[in-house]
Amino acid sequence: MVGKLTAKGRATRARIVEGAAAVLRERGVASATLDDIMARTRTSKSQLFHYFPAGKDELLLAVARFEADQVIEDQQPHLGRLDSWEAWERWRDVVVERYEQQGDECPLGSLFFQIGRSTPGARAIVVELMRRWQESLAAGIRALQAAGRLPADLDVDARAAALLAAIQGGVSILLSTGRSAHLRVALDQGIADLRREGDAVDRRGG
Amino acid sequence: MVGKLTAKGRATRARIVEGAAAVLRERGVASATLDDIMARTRTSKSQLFHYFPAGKDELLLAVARFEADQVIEDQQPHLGRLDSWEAWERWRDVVVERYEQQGDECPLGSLFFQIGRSTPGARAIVVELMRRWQESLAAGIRALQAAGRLPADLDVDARAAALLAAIQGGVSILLSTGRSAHLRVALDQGIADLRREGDAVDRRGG
DNA sequence: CCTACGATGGACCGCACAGTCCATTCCCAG
DNA sequence: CTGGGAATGGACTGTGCGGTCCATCGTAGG
Repeated sequence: MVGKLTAKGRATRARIVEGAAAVLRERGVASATLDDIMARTRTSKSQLFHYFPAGKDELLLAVARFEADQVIEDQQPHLGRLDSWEAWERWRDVVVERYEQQGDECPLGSLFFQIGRSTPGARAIVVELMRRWQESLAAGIRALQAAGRLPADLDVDARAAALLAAIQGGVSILLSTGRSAHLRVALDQGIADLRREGDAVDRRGG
Repeated sequence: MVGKLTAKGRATRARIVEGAAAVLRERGVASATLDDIMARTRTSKSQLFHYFPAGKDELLLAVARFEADQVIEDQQPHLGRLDSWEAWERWRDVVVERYEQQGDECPLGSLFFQIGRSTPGARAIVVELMRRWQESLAAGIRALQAAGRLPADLDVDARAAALLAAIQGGVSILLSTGRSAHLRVALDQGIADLRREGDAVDRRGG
């Protein structure tokens, strides 16, 4: 479809995706129209269909990819460097702050519900996001193991999975109720559990 | 609006809500139309607007209420009687099974995104559901305290909140990926944490 | 057995919005 | 500088679908 894109074309395409993402956040996926996106991005119908020949769904998919990347990016550099308890705490703060600021908007969730399980690409994006996210958490736990702050026989994947679930649940409740208390509690408790394992190491190791 | 409903009328209204719920689950909220609901429930346009004068939004709201009640109901009688570790385990199994069976459908989540934050009633339904859910968990924890299986100084609300977040996160990931592993891990770990607190009591209490 | 009102049927309307088409302009390669 | 494809503008179309309206039927209550 888009094999030939000049520099200008690439810029326009990017402008459309980013503008569409903004519109979807503001208006909500359900009520955002192509006209809204055109107005926001100063483009015409033909441009939209030029860069996304398959129409709205293809555009939404591109926005979903954009938002998924954003999720990971917004947690950097902390998420990629969880090699001390201080780093974990900083990361926690970033996550809480990011989602408190985002408030009750969930662009990715909305997009997922809109595009639906029908499209194969949609699920792949979320699955990949979850995989990357959990893998980063697992890497952080392993880093602590390597530093001797956590026991070597810890079930890393289970811990990472539970942490990811804690975050998702907290965010989910934040979206529903507007209160971030659950996100904080869930994250705090998850990290506290980890530290407790570390304390065991400290006691054993002297 | 609906002050006067004969027995027949009430039956029809209920049939519409239940049928609409089924259609929304199958087709997805985004692509389900009033015509679909009419076909499924063997009703006419005028009936839909007779029982839901404000139109589709009002109907969706009614379905949301229905689904929210369903969520709690599906966990009974276990959720209302979490007074032993065995009861907690049984409840866990019911939750996992229920959501595994539901698969990647999330009627309530979809409805929430569709109706949106604009409507005040929508959020209230979810907030109330979360409140009831967490309160039941808290009651279960208090029952264990009363039975001497958990320490009296446990932060009941924080535990209940974290458990609720664990469930929500697990379900959320199940919806996204189709895998229930996170839900299982999160629930198991949450309950295991609780039991660990109980073990402390046992050691102290003899 | 009426009669008033609720329950039902279904034709009809209007519009919002995705998607099409062609004309025009821009810009790089040769 | 020139030809051609990419980029853009914008009018136009088709229709799906929510919502309105009125006519008819069923029935509970007197």
